[in-house]
Amino acid sequence: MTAQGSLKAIRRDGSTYKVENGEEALEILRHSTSHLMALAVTELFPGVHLGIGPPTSEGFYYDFETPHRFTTEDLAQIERKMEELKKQNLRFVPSIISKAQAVELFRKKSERLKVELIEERDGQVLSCYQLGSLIDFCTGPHVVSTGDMGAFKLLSIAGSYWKGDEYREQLQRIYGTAFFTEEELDAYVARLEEARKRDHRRLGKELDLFSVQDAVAPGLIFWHPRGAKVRTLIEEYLREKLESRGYQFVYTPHIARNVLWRTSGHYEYFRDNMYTLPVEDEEYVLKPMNCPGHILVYQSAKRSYRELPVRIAEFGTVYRYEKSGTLHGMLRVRGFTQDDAHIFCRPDQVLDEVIHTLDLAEEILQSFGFDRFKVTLSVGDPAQPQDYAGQPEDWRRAETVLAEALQKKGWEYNRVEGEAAFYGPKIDIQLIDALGRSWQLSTFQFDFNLPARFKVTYVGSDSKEHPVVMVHRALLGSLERFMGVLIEHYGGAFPVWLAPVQAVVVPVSQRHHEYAAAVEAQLKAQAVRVEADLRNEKVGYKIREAQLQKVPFMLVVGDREVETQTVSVRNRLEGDQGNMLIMDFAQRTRELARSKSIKP
RNA sequence: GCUGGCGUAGCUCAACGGUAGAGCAACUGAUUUGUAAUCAGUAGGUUGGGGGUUCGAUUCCCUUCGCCAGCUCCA
Repeated sequence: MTAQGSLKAIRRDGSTYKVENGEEALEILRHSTSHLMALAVTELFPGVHLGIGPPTSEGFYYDFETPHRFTTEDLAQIERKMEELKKQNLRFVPSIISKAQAVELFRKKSERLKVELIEERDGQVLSCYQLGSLIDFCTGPHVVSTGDMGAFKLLSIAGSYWKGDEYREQLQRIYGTAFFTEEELDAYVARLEEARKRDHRRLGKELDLFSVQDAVAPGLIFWHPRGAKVRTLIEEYLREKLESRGYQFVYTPHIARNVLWRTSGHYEYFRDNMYTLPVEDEEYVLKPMNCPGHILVYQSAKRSYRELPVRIAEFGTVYRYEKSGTLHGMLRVRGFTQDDAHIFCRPDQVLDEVIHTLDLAEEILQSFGFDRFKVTLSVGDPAQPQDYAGQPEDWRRAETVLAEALQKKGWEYNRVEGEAAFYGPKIDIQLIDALGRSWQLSTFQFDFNLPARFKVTYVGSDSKEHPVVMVHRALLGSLERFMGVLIEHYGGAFPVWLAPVQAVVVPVSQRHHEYAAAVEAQLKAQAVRVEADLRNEKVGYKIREAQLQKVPFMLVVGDREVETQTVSVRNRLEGDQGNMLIMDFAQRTRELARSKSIKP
């Protein structure tokens, strides 16, 4: 969403200027609204102390320190107060002050968190903005007057740690959002509502796709028959694609002696996330990753330079302990299946492998209806070389390869320092869904750690052993998370090729049941996923149910259809499509599935 | 894990500390239906678990498990 709009802003030196860039103007508007909220809160709840109150991509928040617990009733009251203050056309009054003055000022006001912030600042010249009775330590810029503000709404209350540090005090955060106009605010609220309706947890229940049995298995997914069907279709598609691209599928055990995980380093660095179990007098580990297993498969024989690259793939189910508060439907779980693969290759093959993988990721994500991506190249922090495994020159070479591959693909990307894994630089692809939200799924990562620890090599043409280059890649990430994203992207209305049920046969009355069953049998024989609805209900009832279940086609059969050996096709989007021969419908459906058409 | 909110029938939700209800779903019967809900009846609950206060607890308190909104974390 690109913001349109402009406003007049006031800098901390008191000069004013016109902000034409919509994004920038919106950010100033929201930042100013957060100050207005802070003013309202301090007036309504004397004794509240201030944390910070920045704008965010969706709105703004302000953190407060107070023994009072904010409630939703308080939000309404604060909102009313904000409206009242806004009407008073209060001006934002900036002032430049010295660090010493600032410390003095906020110490007097007992704003100890502000004092802490100020004392950390390097510069000696700081600034404040005064709005009504509220003086805030702030660089600005702000709108000139509260009268210039737009539409706003307070959204939620949450705890937050001071400076995001879980060992520091916990504050209360109030979230809100602001826009230039009421219409934009309404559209945003409508979008929140749409996202709520598409929530995969809700749709998962309504469409009977999966469940989480909270009482016995928090954070673990039970795939119901329909969800499992979708998953099977995804897996079959991927398997076929990968095998045709030279990947070899394996299965590796879910548990292994902890020595494997000591060798890999996970026991040392990933221990907090691992489940362990005693077996006789030893300890076994439930695998949190597939890499060591794939390395063992690779190392089961001496590998010649001639057979590289070796691409080992697995729909590998891993388990990781995640803190209870982080679990979220299918998107954040404790057990999940990665569409994982490890590529073992020679240094001269890496570039082709990266390009090959990016091509594959692009093709596969597009098949699922995602055509907008953001790409990130994450590299190490050059100031902290000790945090990373491998040699600096390995890192430089790897980055060059990744950047070259991206260039050859013609993709724009963000280079982010310090975001790499400790074991190697990586490319991440975030996809953007139907509601404009981004999800990080595909990843392509160099690994300088495991090959060294396991001494993974190949025999070169010189008949000597050489270290292998290992890359880890996942295209969908995990099937659980991908399924969750897919459900929300389609709002539960899967395209024909993924729909667990592609068509429902709806007989008009009981005397058409026999024909309906015959239609079902014929279509099944043609590989159409079809169910005949033979319940004692009226046509409208069954149509409604099939619509709500988001089945792509409903096939109504009565006297006319029996007579002509046809079905009356109803499309979930466009309604009644008229009659069609059974075989024609089968062929059309198969074609829609084969082409992975997004409609209907 | 932390802060706050929440946990009642398969689902969505009611019930001033005083006999736990409704709609949908399920089941039974009637109806034989032409493109988004046919009618009637029946059954369904240790109110997440455990403990406490009380004559009496879905309601108040403690504890535990889980969920939700965030925070933190997420190779």
